[in-house]
Amino acid sequence: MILSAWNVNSLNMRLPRLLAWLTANRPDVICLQETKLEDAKFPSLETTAAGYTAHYAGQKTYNGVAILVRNGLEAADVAIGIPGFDDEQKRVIAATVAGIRIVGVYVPNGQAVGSDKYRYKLAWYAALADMLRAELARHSALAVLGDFNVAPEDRDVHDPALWAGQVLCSEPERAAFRALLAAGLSDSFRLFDQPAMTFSWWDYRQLAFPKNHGLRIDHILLSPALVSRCAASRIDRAARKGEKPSDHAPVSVDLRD
DNA sequence: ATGGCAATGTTTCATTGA
Repeated sequence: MILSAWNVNSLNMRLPRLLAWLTANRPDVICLQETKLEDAKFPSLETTAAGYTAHYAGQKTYNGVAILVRNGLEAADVAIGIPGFDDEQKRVIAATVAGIRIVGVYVPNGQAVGSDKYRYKLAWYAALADMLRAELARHSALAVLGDFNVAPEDRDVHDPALWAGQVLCSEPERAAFRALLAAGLSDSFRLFDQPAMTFSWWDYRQLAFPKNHGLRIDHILLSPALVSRCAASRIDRAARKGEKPSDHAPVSVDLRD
C-alpha cells in the first residue's frame, strides 16, 4: 500500500501534473495541500477519470486540503478540521481507508517568528497534538501526512546557519513538531538511511532548486503499528522539475500488507 | 540535466507563501 502527500500550490494550476503523477505512481491514497479551491470548483470529474474518489475541504485563494482514494478502496468517517479548535482555514481532513486512519494536514506557515501568524501556528500545532493523541487512542494504525511547515532538524536544512532561528526552523516550531512524535508517532523518513541534503521544498526564487537550496518540511508520521509495516519512505524530487512545478515535491511511504 | 518567484484576486499591484 502506498500513501502519499503533496502540497500542489493550487490544484487548478497543478491538475495536469497531479493526474500524470497519479498515473505514473498509482498511490492508494494521496493527501493534497493548498488546493486553493472552493469545494464547488474541485475537479471531481478529472480525479474520478483518473481512478480516484476525492474528499475535500477547500476555500478560495488559500489553504484547502483533500484526500484522494484509489478505486477499490473505501473512505469511511471523513472528518474536517481539528475537533474543538475553531478555525476558518481549511487545513485538516481525515478518513479511514483499509483500516488505516489517515490525517492530511496543512500546517500554518507562520510567516515570521514573533508575528501573529507565528503564534497562530504554535496554537494550531498544540491543537493538532491534542487531536492526534485522541486519534491514536482510537486507531492503532494512524498516518499523518502533509505539509508540516517545520524542518525538524538542521540536517533537514540546506544551510542551517542561514536558517537558524528563522520561521520553519525556530526552536519553538521544532518543539511543536517533536510533541507530535512524543504523542507516539515516528517520522517515516528517518526510519531509513537517506541521502544527505534530501528536501521536499525549494523556493521558486534564486535558482533554489537547481542549487538544491531546500528544506524538508513535508512529512509522513506513522504510529507504531504502521512503522512495523513501513518498507520505504521517499521524496519524489523529480516532480519538482520542468515547467510549472509546485514548489513542493510529493512524499510517499510503502506499507507492507 | 534542473534555471533566475508563483498564484490569487483585491487585477496592472497587494498579499501570501516558506
